[in-house]
Amino acid sequence: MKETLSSISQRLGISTATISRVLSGNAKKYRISEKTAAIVTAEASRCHYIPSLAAQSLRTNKTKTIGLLMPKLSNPYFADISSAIISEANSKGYTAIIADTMENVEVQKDCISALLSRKVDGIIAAPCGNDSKIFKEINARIAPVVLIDRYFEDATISYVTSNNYKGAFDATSLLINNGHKNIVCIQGDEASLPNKKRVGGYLDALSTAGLQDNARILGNAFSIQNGYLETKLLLSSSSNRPSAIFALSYTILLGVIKAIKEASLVIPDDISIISFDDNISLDYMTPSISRVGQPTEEMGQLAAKMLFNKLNDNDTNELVSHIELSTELLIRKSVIKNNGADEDKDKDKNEDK
Amino acid sequence: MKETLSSISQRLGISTATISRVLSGNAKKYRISEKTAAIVTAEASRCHYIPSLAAQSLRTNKTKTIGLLMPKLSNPYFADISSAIISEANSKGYTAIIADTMENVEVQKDCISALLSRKVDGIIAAPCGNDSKIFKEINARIAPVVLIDRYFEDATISYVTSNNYKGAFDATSLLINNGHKNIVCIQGDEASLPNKKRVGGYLDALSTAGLQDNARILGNAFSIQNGYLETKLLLSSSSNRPSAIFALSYTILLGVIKAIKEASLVIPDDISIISFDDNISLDYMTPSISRVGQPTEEMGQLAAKMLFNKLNDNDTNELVSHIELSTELLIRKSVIKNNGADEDKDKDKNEDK
DNA sequence: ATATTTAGAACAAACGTTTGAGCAAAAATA
DNA sequence: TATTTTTGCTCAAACGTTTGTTCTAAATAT
Repeated sequence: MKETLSSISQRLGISTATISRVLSGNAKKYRISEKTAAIVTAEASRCHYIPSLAAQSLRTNKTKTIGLLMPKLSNPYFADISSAIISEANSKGYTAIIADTMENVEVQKDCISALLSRKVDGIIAAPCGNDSKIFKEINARIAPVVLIDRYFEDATISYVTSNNYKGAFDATSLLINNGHKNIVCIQGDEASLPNKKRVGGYLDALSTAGLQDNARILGNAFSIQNGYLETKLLLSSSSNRPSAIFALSYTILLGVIKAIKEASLVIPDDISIISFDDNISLDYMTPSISRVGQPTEEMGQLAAKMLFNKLNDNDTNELVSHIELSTELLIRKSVIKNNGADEDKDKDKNEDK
Repeated sequence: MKETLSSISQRLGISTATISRVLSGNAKKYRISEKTAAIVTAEASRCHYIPSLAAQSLRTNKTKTIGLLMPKLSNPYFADISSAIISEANSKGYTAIIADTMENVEVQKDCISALLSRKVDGIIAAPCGNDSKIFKEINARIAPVVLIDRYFEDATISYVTSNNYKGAFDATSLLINNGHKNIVCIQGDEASLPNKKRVGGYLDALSTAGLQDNARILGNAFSIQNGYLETKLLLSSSSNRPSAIFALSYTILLGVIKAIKEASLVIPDDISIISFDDNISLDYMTPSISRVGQPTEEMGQLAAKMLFNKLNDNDTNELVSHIELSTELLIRKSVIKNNGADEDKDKDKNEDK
């Protein structure tokens, strides 16, 4: 029933060594005659031989498996990325095992142990927390690591991310070009690098327009809750209501929308909104939400390709690449011209001083 | 550097057999003295021994791995289910490898081969297509299979699904109780069992209210496109415009919303809407969308538990269980009382005849 | 004709576990 | 005391590959 090298070997009268070499494509390298090779391949496919991965792994110390460390698979952003990575891996004969850290550093540790005990050949991770040590350690001594979305600034680990800075710059600029001067930014996890970059883009866009004094950055988590509470708070003080809000993630945006609705304000008439992250549902909201889209599919594919490069090129194994993919500004209906509220702005400005 | 049974064996002067038995928790079963057991466990944890999964698999023919066959990981519904399964698996010491069939029967075949060549201990699948043969075959002769969401009606393979019939019945009843008599149902893949059940619930709810003659079932795919086109078509003929639409999935719903917006109609004033599938974004639409939620997390957990039961209980290995979990009617703002359009209804009815 | 190279393949040793069988010493029984 | 049972462990064979070494026959060179 179960075909192995030796079952074929017996039937054919050819040694397992020869069969193994033929089947792994090393026929000429070991000068196996074309005739023998042909016989072997024919028989192998005839009896549907499937090599035992366990035996191969045991012998070669390679598992043809990559580990995927994701913070939250139920987050569509990471689901999309994962999906792309998995496809790319499968097409290269690798399989991916996913670990969901649930944005918890402790869980992340367990997940890493699990992946390592599985002897994965490499890891693609969107790390949570700021401790780069484990990842550097793994990358240097155990298995190559590629970071995705989130990364560490010291240049030892490869990563692929999107141009968070420019994305945020563009989004803010869109608001500014529509006459908005009082733009609040609701951020996510302050410690995460993508968040820092986005905040940087927001600030620089304001500065470029001479509006640096108007910068207001609120919040501290990539969650609906955070978006909701900060907006609620923001709108409760009638003194300095912004004309536009920039939500730094899809989840934050949802919270913002909820709070705005509860305040009986209308987007975009009363307040303009723009967000980071693309999500199909944003096109179906009323109004549809302008946003900065990240190329999740490309990011996933690229991360996988980078990892496979590392796995194959033993010579250039110390190549570290840092790639930033462009974001895309998706203009919908949630941003409109700021209609003559400039007086308010100036008044606000004066009040600030 | 790398610890193995024999490295420990040498250091301790205890045979690998004994160490193996202690570490796999079979100490008493093989009458290993408590003293020896203590020494072994202490040393194992001291040197951070990690068993080689490859060697274990090779020897035992078990991989401690389950395969997850999903139609589309980028669909939040399946992402949620997958997430739950993965967590449950990890907590039991298993890892999951995901294969994304992209709703394509051919791809599904390849994915199955891939999973089998990985020698997964079991498979949890949301199959696409209607061919139950492969799954029965696998379940009977290779590895236990548990189906999730989609299933086959002949009783040989275990499955867990939600009560699609009752969910649809409830949703339709909500519309009826709000005075709606002209309710259109836009369905997904006609061949899929969940879809059939939902349609059944819709029809029976109408019948119960004596409205069976008003039944209208349109469409044929779980896609935005399908929801959009069918609604577009539906609204273009002004003659028999429904007062409510029941979308049989989240994707269909998005299409419906788009078409309604383009027709300059307002939900729920002009038309009431209800949908199958829960998705957080539905709470943030204007208006928020009433819907039938499925307990994705429970479904995933349960499927995993069912599979592990099969993997462990060798005696009752022929236990097949079919579980239906309750759906939840989430009432929001997209359904309102049908205000006196009864004349229209009756008129429509007459026109129909 | 002898010595050397080459082609083509087989041998056998790992890789790290698990597990049935076996064996000596200690304990219990007769 | 002699026999049986129990206790506590070791032996060694598998599991299915890969791969360095070796071997034989044929081909080439001297």
